[in-house]
Amino acid sequence: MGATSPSASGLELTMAVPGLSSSSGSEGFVCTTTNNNINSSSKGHGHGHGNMMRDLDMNQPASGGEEEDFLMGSVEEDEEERGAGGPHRPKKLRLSKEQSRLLEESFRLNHTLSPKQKEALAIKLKLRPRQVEVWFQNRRARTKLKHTEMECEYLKRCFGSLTEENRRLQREVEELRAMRVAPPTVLSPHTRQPLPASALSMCPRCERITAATSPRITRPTASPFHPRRPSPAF
DNA sequence: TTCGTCAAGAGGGTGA
DNA sequence: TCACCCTCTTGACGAA
Repeated sequence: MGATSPSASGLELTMAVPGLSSSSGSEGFVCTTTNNNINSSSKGHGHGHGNMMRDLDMNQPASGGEEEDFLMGSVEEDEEERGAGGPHRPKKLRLSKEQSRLLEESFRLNHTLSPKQKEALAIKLKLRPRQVEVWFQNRRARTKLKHTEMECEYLKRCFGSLTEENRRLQREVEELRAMRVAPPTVLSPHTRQPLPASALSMCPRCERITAATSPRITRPTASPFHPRRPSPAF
């Protein structure tokens, strides 16, 4: 049986993960509703609606085209369904495939509905505006959840690669520290005696330890690693 | 029986 | 204050 509604598999995901824009999660959810006069069917979000849930079998829409029935709800039916057993949830409404398809289509066009759009869609789908509103709310939440999950996966991967790089850099630091503790012995090209550490420097070309030079005082000595080419400046 | 999905309720936040 | 949204939760329902 097709228990999975089309909405479950048709999540529209348009996130650009690598950017990780801070607006993720709420992007696309900008409220564009206008405060037009919306009739009472969508106000209150169920607060104060009392027994708002109805045992409407939307999979078998009203046969006589009596839209008022689902717009206003049928209290009599409500009472019958609920019986005398006190408050309990009525049967769960399952939207028909066609209703889901149309809702998905609307959602693709717009993630939020103006009151007029909501009203029109509700009439078209033979649902109450409140139901359309709830469907869009849940749909936005599902989209955001998927978005967050993808973001989470991306961050996990980032964490993995950063951890790896961190390890590599720490190894490098350790190596450099080891070099600092026991610098290589460099013999003076003149005296053939080991030079003190203070007389050593890093060759900028190959980044190896060489005898330090002081250009102001003495002419740079040739690197033990890179015998200096004759330069016209000297 | 358990688990995932989803419509709907509840409560809080926000902008006009 | 109102209308709307978001988030969390609840409970019905179908599948495994």
